[in-house]
Amino acid sequence: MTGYLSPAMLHRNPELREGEGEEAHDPLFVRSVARAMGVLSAFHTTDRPLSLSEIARAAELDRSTTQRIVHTLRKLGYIQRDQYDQGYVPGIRIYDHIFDSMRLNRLIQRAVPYLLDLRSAVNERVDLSLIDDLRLVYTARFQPKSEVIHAMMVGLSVPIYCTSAGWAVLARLPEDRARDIIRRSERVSYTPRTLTDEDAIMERVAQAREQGYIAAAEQLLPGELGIGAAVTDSAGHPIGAVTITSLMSDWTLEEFDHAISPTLMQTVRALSTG
Amino acid sequence: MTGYLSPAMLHRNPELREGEGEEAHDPLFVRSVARAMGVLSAFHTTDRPLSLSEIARAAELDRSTTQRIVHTLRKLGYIQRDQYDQGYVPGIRIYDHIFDSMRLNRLIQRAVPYLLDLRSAVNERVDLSLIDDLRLVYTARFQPKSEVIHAMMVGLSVPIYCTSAGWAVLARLPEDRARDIIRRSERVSYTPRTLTDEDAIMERVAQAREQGYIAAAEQLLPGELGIGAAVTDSAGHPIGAVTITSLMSDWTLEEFDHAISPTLMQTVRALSTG
DNA sequence: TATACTGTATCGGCAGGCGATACAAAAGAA
DNA sequence: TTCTTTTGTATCGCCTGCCGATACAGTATA
Repeated sequence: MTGYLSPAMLHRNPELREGEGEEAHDPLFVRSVARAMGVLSAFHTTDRPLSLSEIARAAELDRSTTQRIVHTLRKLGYIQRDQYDQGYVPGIRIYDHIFDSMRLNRLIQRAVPYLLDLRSAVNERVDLSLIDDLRLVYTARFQPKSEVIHAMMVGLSVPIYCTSAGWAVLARLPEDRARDIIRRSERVSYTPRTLTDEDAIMERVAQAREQGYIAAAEQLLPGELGIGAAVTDSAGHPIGAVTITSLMSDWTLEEFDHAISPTLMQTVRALSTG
Repeated sequence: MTGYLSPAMLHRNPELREGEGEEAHDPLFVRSVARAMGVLSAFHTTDRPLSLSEIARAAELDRSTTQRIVHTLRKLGYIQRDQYDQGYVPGIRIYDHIFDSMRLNRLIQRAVPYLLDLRSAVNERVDLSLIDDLRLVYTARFQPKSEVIHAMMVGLSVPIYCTSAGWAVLARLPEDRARDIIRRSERVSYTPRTLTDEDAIMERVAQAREQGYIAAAEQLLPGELGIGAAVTDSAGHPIGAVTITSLMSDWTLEEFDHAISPTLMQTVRALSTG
């Protein structure tokens, strides 16, 4: 299951398209900044180092502008030449910002010991994700010793509309907001069993609201089972989710649900009353 | 050992100071981009959400410029209001770039299974780091089940001059380059045993060159033991390091060295001949 | 030898970023 | 309460510094 998620991530929110249509000029909007981030985002759709022209094409900029921005980002350490000087790759300075992001996120900081306990208890892969509009962004993965693939998945993102964790999150939102998220999602059938129909999805959401969690089979990857539950802030608004994942070769969905869900609920309850 | 590394990271390279002195104007340098990254870097020195004025102060910009850049970065998702709307924090979009960074780094991709094996074999904390001039940036941490603190340390950085992994890296560089790195480092005594003298450090480096690895005690944290070995590219240049860490309450340095180093060397040899 | 890429450097014009300024609302402080 | 400070937000003319066309040497691929 190495190649499934490559080269880019599974799901991406509709970008803020610069100069989209005749939208009024925003006097506070600094174009160069958006362009710079666009240059960095050029790497989202590749799995190898990029040349200047390739970056320009991906960022929809001319070569001159790209040259200047790449030059600047290189000086700052956000872009570097790849190991064999064959092209540009993201620079190491980005790690500093992820460090900040995690340090300053109370949920992530508090969650670590709980999630390690959870992994030990269930001996399956445990993931923590944060909500970003239409998707869930993975911020931490804790896996059992046996599993060696996909250990590093900080930053992976998955759609809300077709994941157990996503349904659990939708269950904590008002019906109209949930439906809005589903509608705005580009609903892809990742497997034959992926739900893409709004009402079918809302049925699962209803079940998630009733149970507090929800299990799902083969929504993103064939043979994959997942159980997700939402983490909420003190006002009850969802801010993230915890997912436990396993394989259909190890469990039936029902067995998995019965064995895992009580422990999972215990964890998210602890995390939600912060 | 929770608070040691807060709020900012342990070590930071001298930043490229914008407009430093009377340095010739670089016609390719885009000032706004540098300012934007400076705004994001404002969070490096805080452990709580920042107000606009605080960001402006940290980034050495006036409030107007800060306002415009923060506005832009917010629209793009790189900055957001904190959970209680009390200030600004880094946004979730940063995770996308870390994902790219890891995806496109061959070492990280290849290393994961090796490092998991290594952790299982030695049952101690295992870290992979990449070189960034004067420091090592942690990109992955694998820890034994028992340990629950500091699980999430992607992006943490430590100085080269006073860590076992750093010495191992210096051992793979020509003498003058190694000395240059030591000299340019701001050598802080994190503990009473921290080495800050250039020649004393180079002695350890020589030992590292001989052995292929090096052990160290209490260089960064009291009571901490570490063994580090460098990972090199096919040309023999160091690109990163693997560190195994434990506590003086569990081992003497000699025991630790004898028990751990053979397995560590096996791992870095496998990673270096890629 | 062509052809199409690399990465890099230069430069005049004018858009758009700069930063001073202003203001309502909220949070303390007296 | 009243005074003071800080919050986030909005406006606008000046002029700087970004824009992007253009050029060129070096290197693969054919």
